[in-house]
Amino acid sequence: MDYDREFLTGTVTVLILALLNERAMYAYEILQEAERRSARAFQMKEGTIYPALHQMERGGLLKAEWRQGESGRARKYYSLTAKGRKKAQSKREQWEAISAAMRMILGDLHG
Amino acid sequence: MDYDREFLTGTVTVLILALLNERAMYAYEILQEAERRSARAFQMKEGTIYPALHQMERGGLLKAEWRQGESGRARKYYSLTAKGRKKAQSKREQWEAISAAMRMILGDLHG
DNA sequence: TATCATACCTTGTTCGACAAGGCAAAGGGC
DNA sequence: GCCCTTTGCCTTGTCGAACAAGGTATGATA
Repeated sequence: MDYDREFLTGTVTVLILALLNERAMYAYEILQEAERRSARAFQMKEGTIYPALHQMERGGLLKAEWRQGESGRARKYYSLTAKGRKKAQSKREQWEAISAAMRMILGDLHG
Repeated sequence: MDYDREFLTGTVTVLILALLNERAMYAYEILQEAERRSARAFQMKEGTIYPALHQMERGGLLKAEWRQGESGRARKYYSLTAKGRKKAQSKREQWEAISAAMRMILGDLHG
């Protein structure tokens, strides 16, 4: 299914926070993990995720760390700060509230 | 709860189409009905809904009709065209797909 | 009579997702 | 060895949706 771009607005930040809340990941990994878990519904673009990560880092939600794996090149791993964990919780609650409100309007006809 | 603006992006069009799919309404009525049904989660602004309605009308999704009620001033009622009904269905499906994908990422921990 | 809610509208700003590029290293095929 | 793809990092500029902040006018209410 192709999605109207407007639907993806707002999901990116929640997605990043939710994934990093589980473990540290690097940008490219986040892209792939989101795509995999959502059964390809989410296909974030690099032009979306890199600026988003930088902005969140500047905002003190994330901290970045370069790690040199045994093989392959160094990767920049992001993890949540304490502030980031709070934000993850808050964003999650917001999403769930919006989602519940939408169901009230749309009716719960299709599950 | 206050919502980050980004979360509301994309919901406006779905909301309007879903409400008008039930019956013809005028703009101000849509604002109030969405607020009422969502338990005040949605509080669309006039600067959001009027341009949205005009654009959807130009796009052939809606048709407008002035109706003079028995009391009070004339109101501009909007209703869906055939094209609008199709769009309503499509947008609804998109929303549900996104919503399902989000649950896959967030985990279904909170229902 | 004054004020509030209703009811229509517009202009300009802000901000997030994206398109379209660029750079460099690692690995596989030939 | 050489090329091409994938990985993995990044930036700049554009587009579009929601909103803030204004405007106008009518009807109801105190």
